[in-house]
Amino acid sequence: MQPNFTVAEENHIKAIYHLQQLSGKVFTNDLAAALETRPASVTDMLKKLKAKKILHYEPYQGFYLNSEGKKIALGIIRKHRLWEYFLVEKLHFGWDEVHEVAEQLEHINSKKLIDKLDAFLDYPRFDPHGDPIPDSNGKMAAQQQVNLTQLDVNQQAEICAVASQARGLLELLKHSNIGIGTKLEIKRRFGFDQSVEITIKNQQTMMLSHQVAQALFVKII
Amino acid sequence: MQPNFTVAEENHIKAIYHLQQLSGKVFTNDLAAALETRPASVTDMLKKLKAKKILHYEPYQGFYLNSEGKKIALGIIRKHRLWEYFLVEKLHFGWDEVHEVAEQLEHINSKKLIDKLDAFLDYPRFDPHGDPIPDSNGKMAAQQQVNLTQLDVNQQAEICAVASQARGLLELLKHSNIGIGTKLEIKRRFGFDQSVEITIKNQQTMMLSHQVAQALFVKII
DNA sequence: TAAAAAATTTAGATTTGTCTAAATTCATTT
DNA sequence: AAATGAATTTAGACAAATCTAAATTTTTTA
Ligand SMILES: [Mn+2]
Ligand SMILES: [Mn+2]
Ligand SMILES: [Mn+2]
Ligand SMILES: [Mn+2]
Repeated sequence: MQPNFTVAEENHIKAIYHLQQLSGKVFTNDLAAALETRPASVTDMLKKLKAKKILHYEPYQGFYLNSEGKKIALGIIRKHRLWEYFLVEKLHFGWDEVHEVAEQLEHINSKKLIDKLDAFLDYPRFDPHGDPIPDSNGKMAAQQQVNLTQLDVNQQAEICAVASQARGLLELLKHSNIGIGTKLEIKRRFGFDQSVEITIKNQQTMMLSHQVAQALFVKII
Repeated sequence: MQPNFTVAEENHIKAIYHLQQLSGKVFTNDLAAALETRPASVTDMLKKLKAKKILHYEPYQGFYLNSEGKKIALGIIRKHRLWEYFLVEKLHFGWDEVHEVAEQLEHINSKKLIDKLDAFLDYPRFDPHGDPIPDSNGKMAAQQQVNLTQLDVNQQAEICAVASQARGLLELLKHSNIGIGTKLEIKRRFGFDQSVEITIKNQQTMMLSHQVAQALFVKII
C-alpha cells in the first residue's frame, strides 16, 4: 500500500512534520537548516515527495505533508521513540546519548519488528525525552507540557522534556544534575537577562539562563 | 582507524568472507550469484574494496579479504548474529523469520550499541541457527558440527545449525517439527537416493531427502 | 513603486551503486 | 596450436542524492 521511502526521503518527511507542527507551513531554508543540507537539495527532494503524493507543494509558496504524509511521518517517529526507549530502559544508555543511534534505527523497515518491540517494552507512552510515542495507528497521548520560561514564581514542576539536542546544553544539564523527572520550584525571575532561579527538590538552588530555560519543558505538579 | 563502509560495501564484504571460508579464493560470478547482482557490478565493487586496502584482487585471478577485511567482515557478522539472537530470545521471532531483519540491523553503526546489546543478551556464543557469534575482538567458538549426511546408523545427535535459508526448506522443517535443538537418531540409510530415516526424540520416525540432510548440521551426543 | 534584499529554483556537476552490451582474457577441447 | 566457450572486465548508461553557482521570484525597503 504505502510505497517504500529511502532513508533520505524519510529524514525529510520527519523533519517537515516537526516543522509544520509549529506553524502549519514549512519553507525551504528552514528545512535545509534543520537537516543541515542546502536549499537546492531540499527543492530536489520536495519534487520527489510531491510526485509521491504525500506533500502539498507549490514553488515559492512553502509546503506541508498531506494526511498520507503525516501518517508516514508518525510511523518514523514511532520507531525513533520506541528505539530510544529501548536504548535507555534495556541497554542503559544515558537519555542524552540515544538520539544519533535512534536516527539510524528509525529506518529499519519491518512492521513485525516494531510491533514486537513495542510489546517487549510493554507499550511505553513516552520516550526518554518526555515525547509521546505514537501507537501503531499513529495516535499519541497529548503532551501537557509547558516551557519553563512560562512558569510563575513559586510554581512547582517536573521536567519532562528537553527540546534541544545541542551538545553543550546536555553537558550543562548533566553537570547541574538536571534531567527528565527532576522536580523543581521557581524561586525568582530576573527581567534583565530573563534568567531564572530554581531550587531542585528543595535542595540545590541555581540560576538558569534564558537559553537553558527555553529548552526545558515541564509539567506542573 | 577503520574507514566507514557503505551498506553495499558491507554486504559485499560479508559475502566475500563467507565464500572464502570454503576455498580460500572467491570468483566474480559466485559472488554475483550470492548477492543476486551482476558480475559487472561485482567488478566495480572489487575495485573500490581494493582501493580501500581490504581486498587482495588481481583482475581475472579471483580475490579474497586480507586480514583487515576479515576483521571488518567479522564485525558485521557479529552484529548480524547478535541481532538474530535478540529477535528470537527477546522479541520471540521464529528462528526462520529473523534473517531479513538482521540483514538490515547489521548495518547500524555504533560500537557502543552492539557492546551494550551483547551485555544485555548475556554474551551469547551461538545465534539461533547454531552459528558462533564473534566477540568484540573477532574471536568466536569453533563450531563442532557435523553434517547430518556424515552420521552413522544408530548415532544420536542434536541439530545445531541449518545451512540454508531457502524458503521451501524452512517450511518443510517447520512442518516436520525439526529445528535447532531437535534431538534425533539415525535409523537407516538408503544408497539409492541417499535419503536417511531418522527418529525424533524416540517418537516420530521420518525420511529426509539428501538435499534436506545436507542442510542440517548436528553435534553428536 | 522601483530598487534592493531575501528566498527559492534551475542548471549543471559529482559520487555511489547499479545495469546491459560489447570486448577481453583465460581455460578447454579438438 | 587454433578454435571454442566460459569467465571477467570495460564502456557507456541511468537513478538517487547531493553540491555550487547562476537565474528567477517574492518580499521588503526606501
Ligand atoms: Mn534518521
Ligand atoms: Mn526523543
Ligand atoms: Mn545486510
Ligand atoms: Mn544466523
